[in-house]
Formats: sequence, structure tokens, C-alpha cells
Amino acid sequence: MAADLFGPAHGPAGVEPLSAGTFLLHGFAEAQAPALLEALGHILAQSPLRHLITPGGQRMSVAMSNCGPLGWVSDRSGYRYQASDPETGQPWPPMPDVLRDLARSAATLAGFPDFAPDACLINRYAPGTRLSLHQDRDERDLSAPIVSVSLGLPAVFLFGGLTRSDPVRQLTLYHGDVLVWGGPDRLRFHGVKPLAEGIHSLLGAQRINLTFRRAA
DNA sequence: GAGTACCT
DNA sequence: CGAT
Repeated sequence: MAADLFGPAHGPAGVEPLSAGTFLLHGFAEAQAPALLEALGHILAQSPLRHLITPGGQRMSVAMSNCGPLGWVSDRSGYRYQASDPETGQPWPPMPDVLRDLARSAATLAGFPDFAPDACLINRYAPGTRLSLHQDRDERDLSAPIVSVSLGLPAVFLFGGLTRSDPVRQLTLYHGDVLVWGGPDRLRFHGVKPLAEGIHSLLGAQRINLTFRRAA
């Protein structure tokens, strides 16, 4: 019957609803991982990973870069999106089609059709790297979802509510997983626990996270 | 407008 | 969050 061919009646196979506007696409990017990493190599040769400084003056443990028309940056003056890499003065590298198309198809599967990201934040986690609980609220367009692609070592993702004190769920994100949140969940607090030591067969001792947004 | 994904 |  249809459920055998197309998955269970509650949704496509491999799409796990976590909340009204949040979906975990197990292993959705796994087959594309080599192509994604190839594209990433070219991007990072133009705009290298670097540790940004928070407005409070602290060095972030995550190493970041961007591709696409806009990139997220933080320094002593605050958080913002901008069209050029402050490190090089050049525009951020273009967003390769393989990245944009992956994000778009994942968003569609999660119920957010026509997702057209104009920013892709690239985060590298080494063992011990963490990202404390925060909201993605620097984007002008909050109607578009966030699409998060996990590559390499697994990480414990923290997924809270709409206020900082709401209870926080923990879920492990594995290589190839894609998490999509939007609509009523778009402003949920989230973060990542310190990355555990390990060696991934493709990426070695690191996790790479790609986060696609519609910033403008 | 400040503060902010930083720290204990 | 607070000031307006």
C-alpha cells in the first residue's frame, strides 16, 4: 500500500516532527556530504573560518564564516548581517547551488516551500566547542525558516522555548541530519553542548554546521 | 536603544 | 529589558 512506498501516514519517511514548526530530517544530507564539503573547501579558501568576538568582548569558541549575499558577524559593536567579509573586505563567496538546493528541498519537506536563503552561516566545532542558548533574531524576514545541516561529529543540540527560562530539550544531531524550524518555532532559543571528542571518517575531529537563513 | 550567540 |  501507499504507506509502504511513501512512508507512514503522518509524514514522509525520515521526517520527524518535533513540534508544530520543527522537523528533523534524519540523514537527509548524507548522500550529498562529499559535494557539500568540496564546495565548502572553495568557500573557506576565500573567506576563512575565524573566531568572532561578542559585543561583551568574549571570543566565541565556534569558528565561523559565511557564503551568500549576506553573512552574519559579531564584534564589539554588535550582531548584524553584512554583504562583505570584515576580514577580507571582499563580498562573501557566492552560495553554491548544491547548498542552496539542499536547503530549499529540506525546507519544502518540512512544510516551508519556496525557501530562498540569502545567507549561509558556516560553523566549525572542535571538541569542547559550544554555543550557548540564544535566539536567531537578527534576520529581517522571520517568516522564513532556519535550515541547519549537520556534518561530521555528532552534537547535542539544545532546543528551548520562546523565553530563555523555558524548559530545554536535548537531541543528538548526527552527520547528514537536517533540522528545520520556523513558523511558531522560529524564535525558539537554541544552542549546542560542548562537542565530545571523536573522529569522524569524513571530517576527522570536527563538526561542521551549515545554517541557512533569509536575512533580508 | 541596549544588549546580544560571552563568562561563572 | 526599559523608556517613550
